[in-house]
Amino acid sequence: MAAMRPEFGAGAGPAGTASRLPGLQACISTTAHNINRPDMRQTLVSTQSCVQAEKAFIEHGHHKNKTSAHRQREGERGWSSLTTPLQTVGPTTHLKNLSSPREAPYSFRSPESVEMDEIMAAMVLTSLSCSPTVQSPPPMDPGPAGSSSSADMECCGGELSDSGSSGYWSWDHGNSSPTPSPFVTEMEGSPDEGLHMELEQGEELNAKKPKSSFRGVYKCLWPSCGKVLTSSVGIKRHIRVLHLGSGSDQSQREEDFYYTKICCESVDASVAPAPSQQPVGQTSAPPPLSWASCGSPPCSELQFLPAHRPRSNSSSGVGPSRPSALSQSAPSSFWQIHSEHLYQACSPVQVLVAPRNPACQGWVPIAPVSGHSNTPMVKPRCRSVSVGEQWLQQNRLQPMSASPSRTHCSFRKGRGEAKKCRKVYGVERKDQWCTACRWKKACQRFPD
DNA sequence: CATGCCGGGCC
DNA sequence: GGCCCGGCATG
Ligand SMILES: [Zn+2]
Repeated sequence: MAAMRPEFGAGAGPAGTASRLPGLQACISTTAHNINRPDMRQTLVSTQSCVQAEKAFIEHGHHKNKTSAHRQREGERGWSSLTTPLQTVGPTTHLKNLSSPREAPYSFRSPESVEMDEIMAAMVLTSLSCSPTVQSPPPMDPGPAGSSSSADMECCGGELSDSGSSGYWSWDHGNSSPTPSPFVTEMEGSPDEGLHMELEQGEELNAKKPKSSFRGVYKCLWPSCGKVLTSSVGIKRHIRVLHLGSGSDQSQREEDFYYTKICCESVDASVAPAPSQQPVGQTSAPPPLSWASCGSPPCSELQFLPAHRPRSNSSSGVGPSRPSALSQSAPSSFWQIHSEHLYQACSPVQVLVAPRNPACQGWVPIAPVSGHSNTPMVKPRCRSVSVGEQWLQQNRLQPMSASPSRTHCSFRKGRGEAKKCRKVYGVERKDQWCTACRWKKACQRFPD
């Protein structure tokens, strides 16, 4: 009889939950009032599941109130839950919603054009980052692709969190939040066209359009630069010139990573006139959510089979992670827009940088750092946040390998080497196993 | 096949 | 929430 230990009793609490929630809601609300049409949901469907997935997260996230634990989990592994909730998307859908009369408040010009613009830009970015081939379908995992969307996140997010840190299978990362933002990409009528246009014309398009009135501003995410410009073209140029340093075509793509579009309700207005560089903090209102599921890769694939375990993605889907991390370091808003493309990284990383970001928990590569996160024992699976930047840099050095190779991220860690209760005590002494083991959950006693 | 554990189901 | 177990991933 070995003595049973109190196994980790101390769990982490639901810590950051509160903060993330608010963010979420804000986000939603924005969207919501912009759009409220149930009918438009199908539009995007074909476009890509990414978006939907995101939305689904959001919506369902805030709709239901599950226990905090649950919620957290969802964030991390959202997909699972996602499955069902997908339908929720309907009403929200929209991002773009084209023109709702309500938007008008600040925009004098037709919001539609403006929005389109943004949307297109987003799409473009997405596609660019998604893969070199852009529209091409997912290079990587075809099959599991379904999960691909989730797969992205999976890299880090999927299981990562469970590291159990806190204690039970219900991880607690206080912050996981689901979903990046709902608005983002999509096109209304013909995605193809939009895409092409953007691709080909690229900034030109944007340039032509009046940038002044749109409700968003572009903020440079470069570490020490917080420049905010009202046009995407401008910001790109800024990035290219000042940060990337002129370069090849490639640099163009990278630019996307370094700037984010901020479109907040309040922000827009104020920003337009005086773009001061805020840390985007406010921006977070809309965005926050996390990585989400949408991987970009799947963009084309779209259907995701949510159903089945995320894990699968991880393992099988290895491929999808694309560039791993994105820069979370960047402000949250960044995510909303770019989530699709870059992020795919999935990173559930929370990062120290942005505590508010619900993104997820971070796993710090090292361990038990715990400082912010509540997780005492985190397994090093992925990297942490700022990696995004690193990644970017690296990436740009390379010829962009196009494909996203996913490099990295961790998939499931296989089985750690640590022996778990089962091995230690044997099936015969099952009663000595930790509760988790008994329940076939992640072992708490020997976390790895 | 053994192990680890996610996702669900039942109470 | 506690408890179990199907089923899958990994080794
Ligand atoms: Zn155990």
